[in-house]
Amino acid sequence: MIKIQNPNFSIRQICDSGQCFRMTPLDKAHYRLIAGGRYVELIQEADGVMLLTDENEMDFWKYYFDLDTDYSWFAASIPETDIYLRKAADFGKGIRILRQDLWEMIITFILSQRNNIRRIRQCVESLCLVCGEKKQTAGKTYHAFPSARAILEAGEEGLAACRLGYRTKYILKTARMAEDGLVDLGAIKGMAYPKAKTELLKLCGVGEKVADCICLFGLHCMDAFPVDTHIRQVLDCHYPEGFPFSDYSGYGGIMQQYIFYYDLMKDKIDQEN
DNA sequence: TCCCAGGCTTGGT
DNA sequence: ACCAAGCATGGG
Repeated sequence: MIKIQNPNFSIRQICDSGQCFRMTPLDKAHYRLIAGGRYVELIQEADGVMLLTDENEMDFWKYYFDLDTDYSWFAASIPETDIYLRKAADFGKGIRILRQDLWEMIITFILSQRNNIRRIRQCVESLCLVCGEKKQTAGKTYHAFPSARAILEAGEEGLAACRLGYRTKYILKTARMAEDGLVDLGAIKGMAYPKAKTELLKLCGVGEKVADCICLFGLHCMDAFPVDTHIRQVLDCHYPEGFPFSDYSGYGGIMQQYIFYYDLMKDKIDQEN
C-alpha cells in the first residue's frame, strides 16, 4: 500500500476521461485497473490516491500515471481571458495523461470509432476475455490485453463472440501488419509526433482522430490533439476564430482532455437533471 | 422505427 | 483532392 499525495491526481476523473477503458469502479472510491499486463486496485482519498500494491511495482505505476510531471502548471498557463478553458481545466484538474501501452492503445482506439464509451469498455473487456492471457495476482484473476499473435490466433471465428461489428476485420488486418513487421511498433516509440502519426496512419482502421489518440495516450505525445465530434462541436461553439494551439505548443493534448471531460460531464449532469 | 455512438474504408467524381 | 455511402452492434 503506497499513498500518493497530489492535488492533481483523481482516479475518478481519469476513469471518466475516456483515455483508458479497463479502469472500473468496484465501490464508491475503490477502483480496479488492468494495464500493461498488471493488476492494481486504487482508492481515492481526499488528499491523494492509495495504490494497493507493493514496492517493486511502484516504478511501473509512477511512470504509468506520469507522476513526475506537475499538472498544475498546465492550467496555470491558460490566459485569464479564456474563461471556458479556465473553467474546463479547473473542473478536470485531477486528470493526467497516462503512459499506456502502445499496442493496447492501437487496438482500443480502433474499437472506439463510431462507438460509445460504455460499449468500448465492453468490446475491450470481451476481447481480453477471449484471447488475453489469463493471469493472477494476490488471489485476483484477470486477463491481460491480447498480443497481435493472440488476436490472429482467435481469428474471425473467435472474435465473433466479442461483437466488435465491422471493426473485427480492422483489428485483424492491423494485427497482421504488426505481426509481419509492416509497421515497427518499437521504432514508432522512438519517433517524434508527426512521424509516429504518419506511421500509425498506415494501419487499417486508423485515421486522423484515432492516430492522434494513439499518439497522445500510447506515445505520450503531449502535442497531439484528437478532434472528434464532441471536440469539433465545442471548438465551433467556443472558438469560432479557431483554437489557439500556438499558446499551448507541446502540450495541447492535456487541454483537449480538459475540454473533452468537461463537455462529457456536462452531458451527464444534464441527464440527471 | 429511427437515431446516435471519441470514424474509417471504399468507390465514385 | 474531395465526397457520399456503407459499415455491425447496442441503447435510448
